[in-house]
Amino acid sequence: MASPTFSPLYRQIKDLLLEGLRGGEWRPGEAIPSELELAGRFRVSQGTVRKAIDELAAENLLVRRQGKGTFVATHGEPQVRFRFLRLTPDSGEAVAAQRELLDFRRARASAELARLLELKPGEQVIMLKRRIAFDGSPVLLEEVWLPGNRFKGVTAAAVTEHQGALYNLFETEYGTRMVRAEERLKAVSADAGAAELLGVEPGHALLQVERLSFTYGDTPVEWRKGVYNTDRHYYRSELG
Amino acid sequence: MASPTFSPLYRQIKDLLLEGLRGGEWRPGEAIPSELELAGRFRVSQGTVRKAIDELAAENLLVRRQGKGTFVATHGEPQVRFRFLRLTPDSGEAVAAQRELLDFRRARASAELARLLELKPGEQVIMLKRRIAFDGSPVLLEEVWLPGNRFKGVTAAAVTEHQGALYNLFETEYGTRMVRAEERLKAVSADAGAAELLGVEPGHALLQVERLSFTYGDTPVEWRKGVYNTDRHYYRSELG
DNA sequence: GAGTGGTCTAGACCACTAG
DNA sequence: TAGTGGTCTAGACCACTCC
Repeated sequence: MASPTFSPLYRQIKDLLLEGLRGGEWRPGEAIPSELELAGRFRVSQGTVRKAIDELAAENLLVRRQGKGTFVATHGEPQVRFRFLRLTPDSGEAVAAQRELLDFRRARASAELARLLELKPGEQVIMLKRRIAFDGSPVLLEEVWLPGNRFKGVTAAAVTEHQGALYNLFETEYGTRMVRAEERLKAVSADAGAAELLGVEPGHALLQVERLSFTYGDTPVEWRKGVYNTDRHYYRSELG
Repeated sequence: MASPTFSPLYRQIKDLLLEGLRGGEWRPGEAIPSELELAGRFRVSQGTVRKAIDELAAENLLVRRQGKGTFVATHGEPQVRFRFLRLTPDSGEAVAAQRELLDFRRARASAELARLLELKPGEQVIMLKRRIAFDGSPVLLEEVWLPGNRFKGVTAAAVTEHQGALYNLFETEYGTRMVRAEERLKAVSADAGAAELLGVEPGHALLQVERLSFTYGDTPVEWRKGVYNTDRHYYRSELG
């Protein structure tokens, strides 16, 4: 006997909503239809729709606002921004970041990158390199790799105009919202190039961060690799 | 007008359940009463109890098992163990850890530690220092600080017998379950002592991890500070 | 078969937002 | 006042575990 793989109704509704999100039927920031309307459309009770939306809200894909509606989550809201930027100053308030674009180019995906982004080796990718400073002192150096196909028209100028708020740019211009990411951290020694750009001695201990980001449906759409100077900042991690 | 601070019924039920957990009415691993029984006891519908339990399950305080009951979460289950141990080998399977107790003593809390653990300065604390190896090579060095009051009878022998599985020891012997923790990461250079104990050169880049752990009701009950050798391992972080 | 958690419904009412 | 999400109930039935 094949396993029946029982799937409750609310999960099928959830999948339908996910399809709409993935297909761009409702874009980041927009409201989805009301619970009652969805219930009518899918021929189920409001409670069933609620449970589907509950899960999507728990996964930070939707945001409920009582009295107003349910909205597609966005990287514009401040609470969301800090879920992805884990670097915090040792003391004092968070300061605005100064982002500096050091390089921008198109290239072909290496075997390794193709594997990570689920592309064919040799497919076009976009690479950008940047330096981020807080309060005038450089703290972060990173390379960002994107599938060229999904982000066709990206230019250095567009990135600069958006002041480097990449996730915001991606969702406003491409409807691609980064939903979750996995990071791998190591402690490394600064090489000559990084030391120069971060203003530290070669050999200085730096926090190396590799990040793979996913959009709806666990599709990988961004790879980052960077180093952080943690002399005056620390990386926050919550274990729950 | 003072704000009415409306609190829904299910949240009050949740608080009652939390009290039971905190007070030790049901210990880690035990089953709590069935939903119908709780509904009867609290004079609410089953649905309201369900919603309270839903939230506690989402916070990993309770575990539901269909057909069997709802149980107080424990650090014994393998899935839970990896929520707190974020170090993963670069390649290959996770290997069992060899834990070596290097020091164990009682001391008085410094002002800084007292602040972190919400104690009075000078109150008794327990400090233990240990080294952890994977596959024979030392990888992790850490100090653990505990409030002496809550963990009165802890001895070096007890820790050794438990093979250093501290969170397991705490909950089986003291009914104290670590529910969540906050970590702060930095990259640092190995000093002479750490280098010696980890078998690396002085100045080698190490990942420094400070951890504050909490039990029910966000009560801090453990402070850790350690360094990891990340030459063959990385620290996993999930951004959601 | 009895007991547990899991799903689904229908309906009533509350809290919040906006015009 | 109308429309939205949020709470609560009562009851039916399903899926799973254990005896």
